[in-house]
Order: sequence, then structure tokens, then C-alpha cells
Amino acid sequence: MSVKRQVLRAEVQEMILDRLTQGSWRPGARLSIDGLARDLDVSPTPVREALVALERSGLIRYQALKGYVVAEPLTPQQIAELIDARVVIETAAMTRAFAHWEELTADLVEAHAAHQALADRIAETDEPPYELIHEYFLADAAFHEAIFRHAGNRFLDSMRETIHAHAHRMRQTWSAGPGQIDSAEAIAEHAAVLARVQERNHDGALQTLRTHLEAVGERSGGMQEAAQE
Amino acid sequence: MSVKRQVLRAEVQEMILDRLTQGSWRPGARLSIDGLARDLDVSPTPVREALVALERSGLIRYQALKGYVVAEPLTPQQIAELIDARVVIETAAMTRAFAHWEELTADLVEAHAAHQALADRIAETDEPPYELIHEYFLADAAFHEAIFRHAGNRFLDSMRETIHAHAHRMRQTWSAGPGQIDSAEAIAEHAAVLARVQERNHDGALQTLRTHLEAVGERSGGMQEAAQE
DNA sequence: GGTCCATGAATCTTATGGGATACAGGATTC
DNA sequence: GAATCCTGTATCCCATAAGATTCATGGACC
Repeated sequence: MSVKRQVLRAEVQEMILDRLTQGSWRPGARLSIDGLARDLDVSPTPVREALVALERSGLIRYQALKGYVVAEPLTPQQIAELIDARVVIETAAMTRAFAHWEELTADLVEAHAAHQALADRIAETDEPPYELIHEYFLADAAFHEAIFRHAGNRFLDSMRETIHAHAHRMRQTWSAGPGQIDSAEAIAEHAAVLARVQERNHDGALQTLRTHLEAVGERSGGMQEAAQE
Repeated sequence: MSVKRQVLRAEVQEMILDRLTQGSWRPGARLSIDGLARDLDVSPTPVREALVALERSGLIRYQALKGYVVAEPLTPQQIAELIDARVVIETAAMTRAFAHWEELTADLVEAHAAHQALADRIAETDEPPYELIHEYFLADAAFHEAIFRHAGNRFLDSMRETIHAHAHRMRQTWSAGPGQIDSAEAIAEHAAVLARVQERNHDGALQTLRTHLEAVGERSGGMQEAAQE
């Protein structure tokens, strides 16, 4: 058992990332280095490093001599491009993951069960707390991650990570809006993908996966419009 | 005309990036924060920020409380995965770029001419200087960049950037080795891609592009073995 | 001879401080 | 009344300093 060797920078980064994904700050809000340092009771140095790292993830923007701000939500155009890019890499990952079909199937079944369980809990709750919603999104993402895990290509996987941060920016739009979480649709679409995988139907799996992603884009666009009103 | 608003961090990052791509440091070499600060005559603070950014690009590795080291060259397995990922995103970009076929063709013709000109200059020189080789690689990369420029998807393009840094690590392997630059093959393969594009032969363009990338991988693998001897 | 531990230099990590910049609000000028 | 200038505050940027960790060296001990 190795000792956890972490530095303050990592903790600070985690902390800020949490607040970003919780939506504690509105898009466009300024992230003051000194302010964050005071708030977290550390010096500005680790904060600066954490912000540089977060900037590269796309969640925040940086302007020289002015500071960092929370990235604006994705425009409909950007959402369309994001979905398009996801279709490209996720279908590619699916194709490669079929080489390890047994393990893929097992993992997807497990991930889908966890996803469904969380969806059920949310459906039973009138006003689901943030923690639950956060867990739900993680479970949703885990289903897609499983595909990449068996694709055996670390570069495709790193692209998935890049996409992941932006996918959050997409979700944030509708969390703010009046719309409900799309758990019913997402579960149904994941189930369809899983069914094709279990049948070892490669082309069908690609097709249902593509359909699912495009539906996510559609829903997101719709919710965004609703949120704007 | 706006004044150039840059900060030291950006300059430092550029400086270190230059040295990394020039191969001034061997893979595994330690990048001492204090040492770099002394060397560049700045304080450690901007150096730290630059290194965080470079770490996210994959060119250097970081270990808490130990420091940064130049990333090891890619293993044959990693090269294979890199090529595979490039095939995925570059063919996808090519398909999308065909929607703006006229502009794509014009840009590719221009990029290819520049690439060829540099290849000719290298062929005429007995021992091409680093600067020339660097320019050659940039011209080579510009050909591929042109495809993404017209694909109209910023996320695919950001994936290309991610790949770009690693592609450099791949090249570094053979620059160190005894092998010659593969300019003849690269030019011929690019020409084949360009020809299919000019014919507006979509499937042919994808096929020649895929063939080109796989050939790059083959040559890189071979050169790596040669360099190891 | 091998192992263990103390020691110190080099380095990383974080904190603190001073100079510079951006921005908002009010005064001044035309 | 509008544009310009000035000024104060908050903040950023970087340098310097102090504490913590790593690693290599060398001597003591078994």
C-alpha cells in the first residue's frame, strides 16, 4: 500500500472542479486567483497552477492580465459539433471494443444496471438532491466509458476525456432550465445499444449508438431553448 | 491595431516547447523548475505554470514532489494506437471537409506545393540543418491541418491538436536514429491523396489517406527498431 | 562486506510581498 | 451634455523567501 502523495495543487484543482460541475458559479463569472486562495485558505501559487490545468480542459477561459472566467455554455452550433465528434469517436471505439466482446458485454450490463438503479431512485424522489443527480450523470458517463475501456486505444480514450468536460457544459444548460432530467429516454436508448451488443450485432450497435447520441443532442438543443425563455 | 498582450508565462512556455521539439533534452531528462527559471532568467512561478500546461499536452510527465521529466518516446504499441486514432479522426475530417470541396482542394494544393518545395530543398542539401527539418515537418503537418480546417468541427480539430504533440514524440524517435527523412514517400502519398480529392473521389481520398497514415506508422516502427540497435 | 542511518545539497512546494494593470466612478474640460 | 482625464481599489503577475521532500553520500555498526 503506497502512501498517497498528493500536493495542494491537486486538491485545489479537485475543489474548483467540484464547484464548477456543481454550477456554483454562473458562466462568465470571474474566478479571482486571490479570492479563491483566500476562500480555500491557501496561497495563490497552487491556485494558479490548478487554473492553468482547468483552462486546458476547456471549462474555464483565460485572458492575460484579466484573469479566468467560467466558460460560456455551448451554443447550439457547438453542441451539434460536439455530438458529431462524439459519434465519430464513440462508434470507432465501439467497433474496436467488439474485439473483446465478452468483457464489453459484461461491463455494459453492469454499468447499465447501475445507471438504471439511479434513474429509478430519481424517479421516486420529488426533488432529487444535487448529489443524486451528480451520481446519475456519472453512471450515465460510465456506460460510455465502458466502451472505450475495451477499445484498447489510449488516444481515443484521451479524446473521450476531452469531450467529457464539454459534455458537462452541455448538461449544465438544462440543469439550469425548467426541464426534467432525460433519464427515461437515456435509459431506453442505452438499453437499445446494450441489446444490439448482446446480440453481437455490430452494425446495429453502431446505429443505435449513433441514434442515442443524436437524440442527446436534440434534447439538449431543445432544453437550451427552453432555458433561454 | 491592438497591442500584443502577452505574459511571461506564455513566452516561457513557448521557449520550453521549442527546446522540447528541438530535442535539446533526451526523453527521461529532468526538467528542474529552479534550473529552468535560472536558465531563462525568470522566477519559478511562470515556469511552474508553463510546465502544468505542457504536462496536459503530454510532452512531459509530472510526479508530485519529484518534478517534471521529458516524456518517453512512444512504444510500438502506442504508435499503432496513435495511427489508429489518427485514421479515425482524419478520415472523419476528410468526409466533412468534402462539403467545402473547392476551398479544401485549393488549400491542399497550396500546402502540398509548400511541402514539396521544402522536400526538394532537403534533398539538395547534404546535411540539412535543424531549422530546415523543422520547417519541413511543419509543412507536412500543414497538409493534414488543411483537412481539419474545412471540416468545420472545432472538437475534431482540438483532437488533432492533442494528436499533434504525440506525433512529434513519434518523429523524435527517428530523428535520433540513423534513418533519413521519409520525404519521398510522404510526398508521394500526399500527392495520391490530393489527386483523389481533386477528382472529387471521396472514397478514394479516404482510402489513400488511410494508406498514408498506416505507412507513416510502418516507417516509424521500422525506424524505431533501427534506432534501438 | 553489507546494511542501516545520519547528513546535506538540490529541488520541489507553498507563502508572502511589491510592482503593474484593469476597471469603475467621479471630476474636469470643451 | 459628452468626452476626456484622473484616481482609488481590486486584481493580476512575478520575484523572493521559507518550509518540506527527495536523493545521494559517507560513516557506523553488525
